[in-house]
Amino acid sequence: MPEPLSLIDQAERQCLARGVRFTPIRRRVLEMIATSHGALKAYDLLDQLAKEHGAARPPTIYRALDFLLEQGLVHRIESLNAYLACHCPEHQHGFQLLICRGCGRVEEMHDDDLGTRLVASADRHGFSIERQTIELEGRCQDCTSQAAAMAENAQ
Amino acid sequence: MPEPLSLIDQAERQCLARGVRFTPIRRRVLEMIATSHGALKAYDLLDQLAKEHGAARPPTIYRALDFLLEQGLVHRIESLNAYLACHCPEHQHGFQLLICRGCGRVEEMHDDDLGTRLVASADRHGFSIERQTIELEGRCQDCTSQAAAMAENAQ
DNA sequence: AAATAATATGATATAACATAACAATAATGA
DNA sequence: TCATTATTGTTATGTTATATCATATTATTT
Ligand SMILES: [Zn+2]
Ligand SMILES: [Zn+2]
Ligand SMILES: [Zn+2]
Ligand SMILES: [Zn+2]
Repeated sequence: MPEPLSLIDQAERQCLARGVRFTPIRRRVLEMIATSHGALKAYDLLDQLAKEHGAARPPTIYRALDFLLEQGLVHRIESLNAYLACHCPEHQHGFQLLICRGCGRVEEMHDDDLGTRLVASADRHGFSIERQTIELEGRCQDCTSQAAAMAENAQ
Repeated sequence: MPEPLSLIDQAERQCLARGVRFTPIRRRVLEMIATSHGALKAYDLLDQLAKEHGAARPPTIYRALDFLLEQGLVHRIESLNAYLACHCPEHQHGFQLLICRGCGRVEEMHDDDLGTRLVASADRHGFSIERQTIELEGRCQDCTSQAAAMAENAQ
């Protein structure tokens, strides 16, 4: 799976272009989030990082996360207090997160039409929207079919 | 403003109908959330409650909140770790929250079409959605016009 | 009514998540 | 080089939420 590597390279290029510093700690934290299959929590990241870097403390992780969030390289999942690498940070985007209850997988969805509608709908209520948090919890295809198979066997 | 009172009466009737107990603590916590203008945090509720009820501790509040959330009488705002009274708990609903950065006001919106579209969109990604968290942060009408007036005066 | 079971609350402790504040170090620019 | 800025180290603390077991209240059964 070459994707995590290219994601880091992309992040590096992006930071260079913006004149911000992609330091070893920031790089390493992004790598950890990117190579994990689901979302990661701050203190899990801390535990991992501390193994390689004894000086790591909560501020170490939260500063790295703040940086990565600001640069759009990582998204925060509010309903899980967890963090997910963005796989298309190069364009600004509104996004929706699909969270599986079964396996913990989190997928990033981009339905721009949806975002537009939300903004329009809020506008009718007098609100001008600057940030959207959209998190949809349910079951992914695998977990849905697995549940169906279990039900069948139980008969 | 007679609304908070009727909201409590409505909650009482609903609990009676469902055979669940609307105890004094639960009632009081709902009252506090309902009469507050914006959203309230758990530990603010705790401070308030402790003034009238010395035995109140974190579990006291979190148990009451869990109950009220289960009954749909209160909504949790994930992006603020705060709680908001529902003004139409009688019908099951998906909802969207509009959060003002200026004044902290939170409004509940019900765009059912939006909810339907979200579900359809997620379905195309193989996800079946059971819960939606939609929180839109921006500025309410008052705060937007206030900001505009300030800018005008600054010239 | 008394016994039993189910719910709810009290009480203590601790887990999980996040930031404040200041010192030390490293990178950058004049 | 020297000053400036950005980053990291370090300690402490603030904030949000849950686990656990004891006690009390309410509902149900006998
Ligand atoms: Zn993204
Ligand atoms: Zn799944
Ligand atoms: Zn509601
Ligand atoms: Zn406002």
